[in-house]
Amino acid sequence: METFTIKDIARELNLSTSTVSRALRGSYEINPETKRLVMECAERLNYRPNPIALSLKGSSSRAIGVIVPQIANYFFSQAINGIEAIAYNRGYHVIIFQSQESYEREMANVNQAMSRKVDGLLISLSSETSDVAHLRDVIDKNVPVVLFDRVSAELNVTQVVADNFGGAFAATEHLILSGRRRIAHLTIQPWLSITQERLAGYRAALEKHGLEFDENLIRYGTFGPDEVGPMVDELMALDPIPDAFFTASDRLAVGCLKALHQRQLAIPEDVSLIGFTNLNVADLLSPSLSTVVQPAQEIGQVAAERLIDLIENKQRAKPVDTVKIPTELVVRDSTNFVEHAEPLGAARTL
Amino acid sequence: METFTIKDIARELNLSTSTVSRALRGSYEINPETKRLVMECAERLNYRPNPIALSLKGSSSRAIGVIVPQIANYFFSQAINGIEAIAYNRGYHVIIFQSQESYEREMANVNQAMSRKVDGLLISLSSETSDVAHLRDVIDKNVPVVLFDRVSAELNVTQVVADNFGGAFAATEHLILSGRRRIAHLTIQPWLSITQERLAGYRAALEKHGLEFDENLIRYGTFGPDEVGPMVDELMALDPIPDAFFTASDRLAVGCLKALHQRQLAIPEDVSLIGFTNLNVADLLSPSLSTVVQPAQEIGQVAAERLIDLIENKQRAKPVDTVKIPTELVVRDSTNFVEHAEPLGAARTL
DNA sequence: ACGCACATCGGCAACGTTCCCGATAACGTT
DNA sequence: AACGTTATCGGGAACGTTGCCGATGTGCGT
Repeated sequence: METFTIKDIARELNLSTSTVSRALRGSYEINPETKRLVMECAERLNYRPNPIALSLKGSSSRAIGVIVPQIANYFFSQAINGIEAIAYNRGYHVIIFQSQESYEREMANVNQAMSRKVDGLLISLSSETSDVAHLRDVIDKNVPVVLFDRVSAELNVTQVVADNFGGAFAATEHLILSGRRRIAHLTIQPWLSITQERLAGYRAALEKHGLEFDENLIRYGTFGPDEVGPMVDELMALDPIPDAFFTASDRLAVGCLKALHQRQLAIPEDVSLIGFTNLNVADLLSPSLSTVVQPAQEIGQVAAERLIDLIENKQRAKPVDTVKIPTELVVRDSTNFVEHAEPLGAARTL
Repeated sequence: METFTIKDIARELNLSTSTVSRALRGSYEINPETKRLVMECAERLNYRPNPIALSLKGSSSRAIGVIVPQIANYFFSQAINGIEAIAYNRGYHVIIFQSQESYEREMANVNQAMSRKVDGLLISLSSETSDVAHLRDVIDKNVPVVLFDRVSAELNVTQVVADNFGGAFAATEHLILSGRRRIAHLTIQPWLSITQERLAGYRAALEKHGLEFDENLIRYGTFGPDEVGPMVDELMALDPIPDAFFTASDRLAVGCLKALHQRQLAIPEDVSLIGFTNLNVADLLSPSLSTVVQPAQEIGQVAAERLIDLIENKQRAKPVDTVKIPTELVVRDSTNFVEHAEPLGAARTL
């Protein structure tokens, strides 16, 4: 099972490497008979073009770079799954980088991906990233880039996101319709696109139902360990206290659920809880967790498809735009609907 | 931010590329002064060696291939996380392949990894794989290979696994000590190493406590969708019926929990449930799930470390062996300990 | 018969890097 | 003074592939 090169074929058939090369890629200026011989010989030797040499030549490397903040994260691992599936079908390999939520590492990752001559870049920004100059460099070099999930409005490239506004609006409205009035929102860094969109959806739902927006009910996480407990404590010390939590990520939803359990707060009797997540065990949690489902895998697939379209068809691929993948509200026990919503402060019974 | 080559430095300093190359890698036969000039110029131009050219030259590609059955799987995504962390620290990139539990795709992945000239291969076998000739080819080519989790005794290479026997033994014994006598074992394909080891641990615990091994209580899954429900139905139709379930994977544990819920079986009153998993939400499930915890991330780290040791130090790296990472039994509500174990067949109350 | 177009193929350079070898000078040895 | 050493560097090939240009041969028109 050794590896044969174009030279071996040339030697075997007493041809030049050029001829073999052109025969292999079906050039018109090669005798059909010669072409047949070459093809057959290549088949016989199980010839496979050397992707490294092709990359060096400057053509395509048939690899795409994927940069995510964390692999061990329900959302990203499923997104990568979608990416890999599409890439495999279209003959590309996936080189994975983790930014670990660090701006420094993200820049390093971008440079490494470039020096590996990836044909395109799929990236979800780290939570530290506010300046996107490093990506602008890549785009200027004419390397296709598609952002997904954690995107940036400053870049004029295709972006693929969940319908964050719509999902947040639906979640918030659901809480309101089930009688909640003081809805806390636990989210992540405020400068991220997804944070802003979800916050906007949350505000819009409040406004629609005539509820006041209270900045005190918003808490911004920082991806640190065990940060959710203190946030919950702060919120529950408010007056009046919140009667619902809307969390913006997998990590926060799980952390919040754990923190509420530890503090002996009953869900949904004391507080409702709804997450913006991608957990496939949400219905098995205690209580089963209402969620806005993000189609992580589909986001990955769409992003990969758009990227490869750009790579293979730079001229007439679909125009740059922002693709919004719909989210879905799934109501479970953590936000049990209360038949007759009671006024704030009244005792709630179930 | 364009990319400079060794030639640019040579032209800049009126030197030959050879001299620059050797200066850069600190050859002794270069004038220290010249060396300084080259270094400084490289620094100034932000020179980065081209990994593609290095790969073509035949030296190292500083990339390792990772082949897993599925990325979107708690165990593997965490293992990959560990792998990537180590690889990054030691200056390697990770190219990921999914075999999708298919033998065909696994072989294709191996070939692709080879043609990408990875410096080493980390692989967890697909559930379809029984023949490992494709890996033997790789090993014969002197490319370092390390197996993890799903390993094969037929290959004389370093393997990194969880302590499957010990974990299964502990889980089974825990069930026995909490009064269970008819313990069903839901596991995966029987020819996989992890299946056999866990089954052996299960049997050993039964034997130690004088319980009979009953083949009827064992069910082998096939990674199909919704396969757990029928398995549970079959098991619960046995006479006498099982009073406990021990599952061998994340997927089976979650599927089993779901199936038991749907069938209105109370956990742990009707049946106990313990999983061999990597779920970090196990304590939030309903009921909280007792598990044997597999240190997925650590397995990935150790495997990556051993592989890179082999790559960089083929002669005197640690000898080939099988590294067993300890597992940990975590008891939660799904296997509540019953104070006075009652004889088989008697009514159980809680 | 001459030239010309066409068909078919080979030679060479190039991508960025390393390595083997040879070249040049300065210096010391006998 | 002739030669060998040593220090320092350049030239060229090689890794596998493609693309440009040129070479060769064949057949045709005039």
